[in-house]
Amino acid sequence: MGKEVRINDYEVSGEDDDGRATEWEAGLPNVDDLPPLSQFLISPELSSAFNITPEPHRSMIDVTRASRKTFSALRGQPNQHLLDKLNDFTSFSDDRGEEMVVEGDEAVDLTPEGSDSRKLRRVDSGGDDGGGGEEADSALRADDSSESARTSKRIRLVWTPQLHRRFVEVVTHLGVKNAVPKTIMQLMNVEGLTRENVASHLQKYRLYVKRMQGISKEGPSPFDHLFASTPVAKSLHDSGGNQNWHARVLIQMPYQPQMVSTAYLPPVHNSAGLEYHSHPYNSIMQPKDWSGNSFGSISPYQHHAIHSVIHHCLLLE
DNA sequence: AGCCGAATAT
DNA sequence: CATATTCGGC
Repeated sequence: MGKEVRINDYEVSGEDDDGRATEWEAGLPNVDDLPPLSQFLISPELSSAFNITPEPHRSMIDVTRASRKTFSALRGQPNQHLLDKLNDFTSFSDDRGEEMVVEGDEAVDLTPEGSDSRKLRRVDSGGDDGGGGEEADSALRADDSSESARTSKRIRLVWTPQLHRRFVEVVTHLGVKNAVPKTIMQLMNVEGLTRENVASHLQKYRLYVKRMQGISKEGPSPFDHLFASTPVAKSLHDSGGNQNWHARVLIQMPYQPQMVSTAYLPPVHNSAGLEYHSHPYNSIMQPKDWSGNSFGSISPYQHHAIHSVIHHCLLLE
């Protein structure tokens, strides 16, 4: 598996993303919420039973070192100014020359794309109000002159947990009767999000809700809580829509599923956390939460390393 | 025409 | 499987 990751096209030069970085930072888990480094994913008994080599012990030093490598790799060409800034934050030892993101047995591929990988972000100039009228950044649009824009199909949208949360918020706010794709799309106010995107997601979401209605009586699946905390169930009956939805959405999930996915990558220059994958099926078999994001099959070490990298990225803003 | 939702396609 | 696209109805 080639694990090269670069985000050159993201331009880690953060000039004009007011609020975007912090918005993302808010979505990041606290370091304390990450599984402890000492924690193993599988018990010693299991690993020996199945001939699985247990992960070597790692320290925070390892994390920092891997993080630094990753970070410089992500940046592509080193920028001395930023590097200094970074070095101010953490004292790194100097060694380089690896392309692996997180060195180790099963490196984490942050860009599932593969060889011709280019993570595409679609940005439309669609009018929006909230958040202070930022114009579409020309650097953001993929190389589409109006010609190829028609030719190339729209890129597959990935419903990140952030996006999904936003979706649920809005749907809940609207109530069942008013929750139609167009309205949802408008209220979500996510740049580049189309009505079709929402319609498709809404269809799946309704199916989920329906399916959940039936099962909720008996033994609660261990995955129930992933939804249970969302206000959905409550608003199913109130047809009028929820007046104090702010108060309601403030009630956060008591349990933050530990997941690591592209969702944790800083959406530099990507206003609302929209992410698109260039090809459809890139999933490794992993446990997933409802919005399809993998979680749980990454080692604590990788968790920490990724977290550290993101933190560094955010620091540069 | 434009939107919605179910069915179907990728 | 997740998301996109199609299609009939309104």
